[in-house]
Amino acid sequence: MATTIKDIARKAGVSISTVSLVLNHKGYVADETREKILSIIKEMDYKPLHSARKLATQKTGNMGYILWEGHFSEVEMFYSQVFLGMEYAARKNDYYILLTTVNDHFDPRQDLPRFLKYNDVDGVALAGRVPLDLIHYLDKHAIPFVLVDYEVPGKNYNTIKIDNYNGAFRAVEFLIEQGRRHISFVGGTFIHPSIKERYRGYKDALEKHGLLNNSYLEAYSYCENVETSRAIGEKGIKKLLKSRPEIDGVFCCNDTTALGVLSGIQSMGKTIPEDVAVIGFDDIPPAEFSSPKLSTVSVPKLDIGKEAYKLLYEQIYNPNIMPQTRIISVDLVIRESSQTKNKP
Amino acid sequence: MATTIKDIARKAGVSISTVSLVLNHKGYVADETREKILSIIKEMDYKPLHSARKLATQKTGNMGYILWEGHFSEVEMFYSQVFLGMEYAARKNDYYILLTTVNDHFDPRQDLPRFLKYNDVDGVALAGRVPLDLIHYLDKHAIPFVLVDYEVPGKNYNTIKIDNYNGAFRAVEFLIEQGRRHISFVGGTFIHPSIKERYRGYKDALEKHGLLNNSYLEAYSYCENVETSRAIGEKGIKKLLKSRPEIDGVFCCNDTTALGVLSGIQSMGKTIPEDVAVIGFDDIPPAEFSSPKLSTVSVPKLDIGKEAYKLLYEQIYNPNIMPQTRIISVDLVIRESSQTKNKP
DNA sequence: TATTTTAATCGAAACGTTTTAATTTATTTT
DNA sequence: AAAATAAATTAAAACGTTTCGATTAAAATA
Repeated sequence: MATTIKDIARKAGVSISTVSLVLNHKGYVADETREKILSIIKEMDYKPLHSARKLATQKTGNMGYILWEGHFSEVEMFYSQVFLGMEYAARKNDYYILLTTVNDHFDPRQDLPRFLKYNDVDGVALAGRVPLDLIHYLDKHAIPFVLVDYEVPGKNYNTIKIDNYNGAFRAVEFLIEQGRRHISFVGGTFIHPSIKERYRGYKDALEKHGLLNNSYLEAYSYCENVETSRAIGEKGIKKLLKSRPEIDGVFCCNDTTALGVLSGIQSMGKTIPEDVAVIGFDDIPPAEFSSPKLSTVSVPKLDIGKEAYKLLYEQIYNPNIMPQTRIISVDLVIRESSQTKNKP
Repeated sequence: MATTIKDIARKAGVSISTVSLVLNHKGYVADETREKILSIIKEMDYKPLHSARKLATQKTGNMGYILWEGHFSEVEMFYSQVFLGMEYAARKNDYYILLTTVNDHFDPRQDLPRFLKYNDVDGVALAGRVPLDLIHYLDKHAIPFVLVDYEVPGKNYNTIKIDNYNGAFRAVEFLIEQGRRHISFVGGTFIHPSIKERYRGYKDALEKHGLLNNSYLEAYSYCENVETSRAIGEKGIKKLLKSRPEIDGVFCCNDTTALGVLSGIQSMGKTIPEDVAVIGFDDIPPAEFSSPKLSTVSVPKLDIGKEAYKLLYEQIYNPNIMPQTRIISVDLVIRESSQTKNKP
């Protein structure tokens, strides 16, 4: 069969312990023997058998990545990218990321992902909004976990956050700088904290520039209490434009919505960006291919995945460390949908 | 620590061998003892440690799922759904599916997914178009694999195919039955066999109904030699409509393209389906939310994943079985984009 | 009844690592 | 030169299963 650590030891004329030591960069071993062993390993193309290693170390070498079914299979590609980022980062330590989904009706006794049921992961990353019961389960069973782009009010868990507030603030401020004066907000449910934060950034930017009066938000924002989608965006902006034709800028809670907003505006005979400027959030791939190309707040999805991995890894190997929150900063990227209104 | 097989054996007053036998449904064990052991297992919530089991059985309990980076992270959600289907099916046998991507510049010596490098999978599924060198590597190393929605000309590998030809044929025939007479095709690169087959179905349907003359295909099809995208669809149909304003139906190589076609037609001031009927292929989620809602050939993505899993599983446990091809049939689903042209 | 077959159970080896503690060898300190 | 310390190596135990072959008990056959 495949070559084992024994074969290496025999050929190198040492014990398997020594080979193991060089493999794991531990203990003392003479430079000379190390070199010899290393070269034999390469020569025989030896690869430690992971299941044996795992049995001995009592680690699984796996991390879980859980997300809501809808986010994976439906409209969002955001979290797939985050997954990829984790997967890339995990290569360094030979971790595998096991991806699975949970759905809305989650009962820990029944619907627990099997890598949790069978203790096949050392920790898990939770992407986006996931059932609270799942979080509680992990907490209770002391399984290391990190929340990605989500948070639980009043609880202090390990979290990777996007700088939603500043991203939104900056985007809206940009619209104002470009001469827009009637800027509306289109979004979905506020269950997701990210969206709430983006709304707050929107509001504060308006306020800073003295655009916010009593009835402003009521008149200029459209939020429906469902998951975001193109359809919501299209429907929302149409309704807004009908009652407020003076709208000349839209900040959307995310790109998916923004793409719908684009269609909505166009279907009402207005042009983008001349009549209405639009900025989204996330920078998902289709944003580059829309017409006009969508300006947006770009979120570094791969980096998020990478940070999630790193944080989770630290938690696994230092279980007593305090929970941390890391904030990933974002960039405003200007494409076509938000050009200057009035060139000076 | 966690309860082990020893704990179960001790409590049941039997040897660990016996416990193992009932766990694996092997050998003879008296009904009475089986019941007893089973109930103790449940009572103590015993879960066999996978790494130990894997070490003993010399199986990894993992399958790989490899797809081209672009397909995962960019516009396509098709293969994500297939993955989900595999993941669902894998639950039955406690297999884990390890997802990873490869990119265009693939060198087996460098870019081999690490689950292959470290022999951490019992077999792999290849989704869509993947580098030929990868396939050759698997073939050479006798690693069980199945191709999903792809094939290599002249080679007889395990394959899950979509019934592209008949799906396309049926879609186009439907357009004809509805009174359409100038039906064009919009697509991307023919590198992918599926697209080639869909084109063939398109052509044959036209021919069957006597619509195909010498210059037809040239005049009415638009194919660009790049990956399919919305942009291609939009660009393609605009160009076609300019030279052939009589076009009253479009069959698209897939939904992504079709969504672009929808925008393209609308941006030229025509209405769907009154002026032009559109049918796509794949039935990706956004097809349900476009306006008008996209008629399409629905491909059961979860089923594909499930079949891929089953075929791969069979290959792993019967390595000497002949390579098989399984064809997944498709359904024409009529939504709004293809209504009857002339009601009688 | 003695023998063979079948059913039920078990002891022990095997799977390929890591790790602890012991041992040997080399180096430094007194 | 002896004693103490540090460096290098190793034997053996441990990780938790499966499985092979042996053993015993019960049932079927002669």
